[in-house]
Amino acid sequence: MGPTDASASVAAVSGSPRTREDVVTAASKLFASRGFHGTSMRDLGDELGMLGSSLYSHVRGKNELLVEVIARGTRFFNGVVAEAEAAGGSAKDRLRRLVSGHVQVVVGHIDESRTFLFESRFLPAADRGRIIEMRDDYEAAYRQAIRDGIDEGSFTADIDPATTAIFILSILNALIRWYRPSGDRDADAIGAEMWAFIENGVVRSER
Amino acid sequence: MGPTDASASVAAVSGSPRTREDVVTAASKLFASRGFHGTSMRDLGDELGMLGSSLYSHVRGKNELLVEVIARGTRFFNGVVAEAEAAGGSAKDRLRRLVSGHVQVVVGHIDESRTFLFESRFLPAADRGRIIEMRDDYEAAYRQAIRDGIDEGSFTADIDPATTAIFILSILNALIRWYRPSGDRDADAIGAEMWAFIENGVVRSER
DNA sequence: CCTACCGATCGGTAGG
DNA sequence: CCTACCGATCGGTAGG
Repeated sequence: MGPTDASASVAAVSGSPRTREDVVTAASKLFASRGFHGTSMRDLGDELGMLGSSLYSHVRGKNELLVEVIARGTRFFNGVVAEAEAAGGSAKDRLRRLVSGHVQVVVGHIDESRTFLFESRFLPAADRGRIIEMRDDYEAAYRQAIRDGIDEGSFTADIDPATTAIFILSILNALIRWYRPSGDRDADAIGAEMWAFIENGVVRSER
Repeated sequence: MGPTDASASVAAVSGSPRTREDVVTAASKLFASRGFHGTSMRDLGDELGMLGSSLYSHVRGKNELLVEVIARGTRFFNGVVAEAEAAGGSAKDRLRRLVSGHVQVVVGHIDESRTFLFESRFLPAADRGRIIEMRDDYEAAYRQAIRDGIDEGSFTADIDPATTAIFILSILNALIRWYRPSGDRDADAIGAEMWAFIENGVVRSER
């Protein structure tokens, strides 16, 4: 066992010092795969080629790392809403942009997305409120797009915007469970399949 | 602090001895709310009004409890598939039964459902394969119902059964995230809303 | 980023 | 189901 040990991570054999960013990235990877409570500071140190105790020169504690990883996730998802709203166009276009943007975030930042969705409940009480609020806002963007779509006549009036938003986000959030980078479909293809289902369901009697 | 402490669980003040069943039920509750790695044997003992070490007269270890809780979950979900297939009728009816049955399991057994979906990845390696296989079979029942529905002409031919099965199960599985027993909709109402969305999506141009 | 620790808590056992 | 433990591991700190 030593610096050339084959089981060591790539980071462990590279000589350059780690940054706070590196630590957060490694944390997002381990929190995503083993869970927050299933990851020890020593595990995290191993991943970075250092001791668990050395991490405390980069971060104040384990909880801070969880907050940081999840904050990253929220920034990505908030960015999608901002872009979709800035793009203008019809409510239908906006909803389609929300969907494809969400897929792109998950595909591009799978570890942060997984941690955000699976580990937020372990956030320190002081930070949990902020995250829940953000998630509510995110859902509200979907509700609004659906409401506007009904007003514009492109969506049927006999759906409930709140419930429909939950269903659409259910499909989107589940992507963190089944997405595999080795799969044959890219983000655009996945987004298109989701959109077809969201628009028409399984019956698709006509368009 | 003592046997009349208001913070103690009801179980703690009842004098009758606990059964293995009681232990598994308490485990499903704590695993669901705090996660497997976030629950200690002492936490579990508190919940049942006994010491953590006393649990070992009921179960061999913490892992065994996780296996047991998840096995319960699989029995419930497998039961839905068996009933839907036994009921006969059209593929559309079968799929509708799968959906409403799944909702009923989640609403009726929320802790087992949550543990099954969130904590299965922490199963001992020896049991994980069995559970993954079961989940594949479950998904296969959906795929088959969709395929049959296309053959029977009630579902459009331009959907992919595998992908559509994932989308439908995404909506169903997300229920463990947003369902609250205090909500105003019962299992039937939730199942009906889901079914409407699955059938027609947001456009619902005609029926 | 390491050395050398700390008190607390973990899953679990022996013996009753 | 309790008493009385065990070794291992946890998050974290002081000092360099």
